[in-house]
Amino acid sequence: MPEPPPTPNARMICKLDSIFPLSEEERQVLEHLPVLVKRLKADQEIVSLGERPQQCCLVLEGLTCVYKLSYAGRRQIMALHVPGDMPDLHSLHLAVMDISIASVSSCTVGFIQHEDLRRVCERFPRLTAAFWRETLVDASIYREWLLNVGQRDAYTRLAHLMCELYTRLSAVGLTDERTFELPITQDELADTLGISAVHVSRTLQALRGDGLIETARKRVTVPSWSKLQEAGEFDPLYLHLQGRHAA
Amino acid sequence: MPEPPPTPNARMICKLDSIFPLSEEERQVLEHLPVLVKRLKADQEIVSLGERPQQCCLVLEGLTCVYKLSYAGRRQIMALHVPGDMPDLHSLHLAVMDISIASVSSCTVGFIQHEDLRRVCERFPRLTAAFWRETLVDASIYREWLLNVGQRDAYTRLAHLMCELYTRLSAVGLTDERTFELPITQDELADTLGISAVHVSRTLQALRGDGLIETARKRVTVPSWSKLQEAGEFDPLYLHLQGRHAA
DNA sequence: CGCGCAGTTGACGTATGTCAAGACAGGTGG
DNA sequence: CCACCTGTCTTGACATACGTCAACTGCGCG
Repeated sequence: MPEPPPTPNARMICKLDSIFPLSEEERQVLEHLPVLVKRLKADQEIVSLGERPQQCCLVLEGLTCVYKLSYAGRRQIMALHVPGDMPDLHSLHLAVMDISIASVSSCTVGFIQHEDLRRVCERFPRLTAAFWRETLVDASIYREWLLNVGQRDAYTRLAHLMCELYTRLSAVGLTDERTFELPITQDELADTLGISAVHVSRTLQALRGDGLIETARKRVTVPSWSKLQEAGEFDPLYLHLQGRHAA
Repeated sequence: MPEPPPTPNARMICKLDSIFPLSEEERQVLEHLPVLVKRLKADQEIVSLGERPQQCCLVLEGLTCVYKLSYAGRRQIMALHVPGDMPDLHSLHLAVMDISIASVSSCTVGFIQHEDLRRVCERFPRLTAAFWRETLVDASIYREWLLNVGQRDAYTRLAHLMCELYTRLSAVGLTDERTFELPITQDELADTLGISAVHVSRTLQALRGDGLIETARKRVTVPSWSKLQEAGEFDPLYLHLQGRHAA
């Protein structure tokens, strides 16, 4: 649905608006929020555990991840964020970061000051609700990932993740027919799914062998959506892509 | 810190207040929110996947869980809630339930109408922030559980859960020196940790054998907090029990 | 053209799952 | 107060999905 963004904030506004229709005034206010745009290479830290940021991050291009390390040094990626997402919106009300955020691919991100966000939320309570809702959808995704990691085998888990990414990228207009860019390594997929990189490799081969996905240099194509969806036990309900009043 | 609650809402108010100091007026308003109190036996469904509730649930006594089923019928418990928690606060902004909620032990819960909550949030924007914050802490716990289930072995995972429950119960005054009630079966622990019930049994024995916990009829005692904490790689940061301005 | 990272492959190890039988305990009825 | 009964927990034998290690391949980038 959305066009390439003319201003940095457009991505965010478009996403908010799609499920929570904004008034012209609200849209204007958001449009004029000051944003500091930054380009990043792959694997750069954006915010770190323990910090007390004064700003929120907004993904404009590329892929970012939220992660944490166990004491044994194993990394769990607990979220992947696509353009339009705000990976650390929660820092608005949680003083200290309990996670780290990094770029996965090279990407461009924007930073919006907490005080600016707070100001617009005060003036427009509906925007508070819209941002709050965004953090609730994030939480819903964490829940689904817990189900994924806790109860599904590697094959189903990977299929599920592919379905989710396809769906979320689709929602922001970043899929092309039946394919999408997935600028991520198998190592990162492993940390996301809680399995080893070797096993990711084998599992991807299994999915390819079963004709559920095709991969060619960081690009995934889905020959049959319904088959992949079934293999991944994917029900998009938890993404809450319909607004409050939709079926 | 809190005394046994004189009114149903006291638990919630006390919890909100402890990290987000409320004014007398705000406290009064919350105090007078109408609550429908219900007693439940163990294993009763409170809200179900797919529903569109018009109210939020507030745990007053006992333990409740948030869960989801995989297509294979395996259950993942993605959250446990103790008195003072509101397991489905997110339903305020997410129309349809993406999870189910059930009692774990026999317990008593309160129900507060969405419209009542929305009304107080409108009149007292600071309360909006306080409730929003609650949902953000829930999300933070989901993240930690993802790390737990995705990267830690069963032994560490269980120790971690024990640490978390001890800490959270402590925060609402429900621990007694070094012990706490844990009215949960090993089956439910298994579904929480993403391991089998048999393995929970063995892992509990290992923890007991190492002197990290003692168990006697649904009551857990922690002989050495620092040892258990180390075994569970537990850092309470993610629980955000300090307010915005604490160290 | 070659360097280096990402991906692949095979052999082998292990944490955890499954099944099924048995022990225990807490609540209920006589 | 005892006896039973059901749900919970325990135990052992065995199965398996996935991890680890290490060598090899291949592709994209300079």
